[in-house]
Amino acid sequence: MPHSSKSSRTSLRAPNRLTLLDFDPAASALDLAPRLLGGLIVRQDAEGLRVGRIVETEAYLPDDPASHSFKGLTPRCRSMFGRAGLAYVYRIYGIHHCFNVVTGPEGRGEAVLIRALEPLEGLPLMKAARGTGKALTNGPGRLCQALGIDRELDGEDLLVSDRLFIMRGDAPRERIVASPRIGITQAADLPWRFFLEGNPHVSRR
DNA sequence: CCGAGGATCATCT
DNA sequence: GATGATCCTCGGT
Repeated sequence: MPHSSKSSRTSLRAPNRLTLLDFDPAASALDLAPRLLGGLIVRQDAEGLRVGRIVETEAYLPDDPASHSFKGLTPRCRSMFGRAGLAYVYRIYGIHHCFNVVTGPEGRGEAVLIRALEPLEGLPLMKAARGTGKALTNGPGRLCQALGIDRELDGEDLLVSDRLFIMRGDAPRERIVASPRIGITQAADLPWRFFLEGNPHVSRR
């Protein structure tokens, strides 16, 4: 019998892996944030495989009062000043975690916050992690809980890691829209949030 | 549907 | 000692 029609298997082959070299490594987070939309976050651990399609992102830049890198390198945001392609994971409000993709030249302090995913694979695992009846991945804290992402993955190299990485997805059919970022008080007017218009998994509609 | 308040802690003042 | 790139629950409409 030929290959089954399980698209999940063929779509995970290495050539589809997103290498950020698909982008200019020196590219600003402002370029990467919209381009990550439609990409696939892949999480593999002892529990199994979980995949989500990126539907909402935010850009954080060095000269940006809302960015953790604004006041320079501190122990918490060390990863944010690392090479493009590292994960920056931090704890927020003492309870939740947020997951960023570092970009730009090393040492600059740019990153893209992943704010919402469309669950594609590993739905039972996500539900088990989140609790029954709860929204799964429509928010930065929720998606980290659903995918089992915490500070243990801070600094993970997404370009080589087998447990957390990003794959190219199909080009989004939805229109890409920009809006002000969510939950910040500084530079709250800048339209540096990007999402897929009409997608039901975006955090606020 | 909407807003208020609480949870909880690493980080910075 | 205060704050926050959040989420959940509860109460009012």
